[in-house]
Amino acid sequence: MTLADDAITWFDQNARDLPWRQPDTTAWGVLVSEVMLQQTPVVRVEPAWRSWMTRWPTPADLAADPPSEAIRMWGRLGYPRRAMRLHACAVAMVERHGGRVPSDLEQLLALPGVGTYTGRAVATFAYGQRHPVVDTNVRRVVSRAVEGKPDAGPSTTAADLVAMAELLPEEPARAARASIAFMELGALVCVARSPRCPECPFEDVCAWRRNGSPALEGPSRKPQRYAGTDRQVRGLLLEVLRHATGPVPRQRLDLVWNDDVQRARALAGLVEDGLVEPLDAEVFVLAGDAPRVPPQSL
DNA sequence: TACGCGTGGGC
DNA sequence: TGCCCAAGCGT
Repeated sequence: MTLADDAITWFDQNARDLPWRQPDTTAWGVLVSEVMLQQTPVVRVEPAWRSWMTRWPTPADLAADPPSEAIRMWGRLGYPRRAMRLHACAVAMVERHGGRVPSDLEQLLALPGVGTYTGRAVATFAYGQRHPVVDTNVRRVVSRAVEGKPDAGPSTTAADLVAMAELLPEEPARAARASIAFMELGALVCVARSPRCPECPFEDVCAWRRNGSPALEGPSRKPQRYAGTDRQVRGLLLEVLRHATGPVPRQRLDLVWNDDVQRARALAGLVEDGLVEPLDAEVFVLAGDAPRVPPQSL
């Protein structure tokens, strides 16, 4: 039995029943779930995904609405640039692919917001192709079970893709199952802190365990601060704009943060990123929310 | 490669 | 409102 076999057997008995794993889920549904899951936990994604798919069942449905609606529907999932990119992605799919999610990996990777992980995940989970799909969970599982190290590097490398590719079964459908099984194992059992090794199908063969489960030596990664950062200020500004029904005067935005310099920088950043549009120097809206100027009638 | 980018929950 | 972590991406 290979690691992939053991992982699949475990997955068959322990997989969570997530809506985007239902067999009738469209490629668009898979793509939306993958983008929402970028850095956001499953429990928060689940209701958001259901609402999103009900409102926009196809890429063309989303592309027909302004980005502001996507940003609002995104709610508090975090990193709202993802909502912008998902909207831009829908527009690109309408323009380039007839409103369909492409199955070709190169075409997927060319879409806004679709990177190494997401492109491979869609090609694999929506279209059943055989690609290594490597996320933070897979990196940690492979790092421990195969390489005997307590944790993986901070981002996916070409070497990570090769390492995972070597573990995949030949048959594409089974390779896809192996990838989702490794991910689930990393999410539920081989977790970052306090892994549940007694529940792990790799317990007897795990190289990290055989090494005595050594702890990480140096400081793992830089702690990500939030309080007092531009990120926090951007979040506060955007929250006001999300809930606004009309144009928002600068005065109202001034209330969310008292450091003028930082607040101005954060707002400029939101404009720069295309999340916010200035109607003039003193009035702002979410991107795409600018009042439509009716055609001049004579 | 390293950094910036939201938000919330577990401990 | 401390620290760490969560199915990354774009620059």
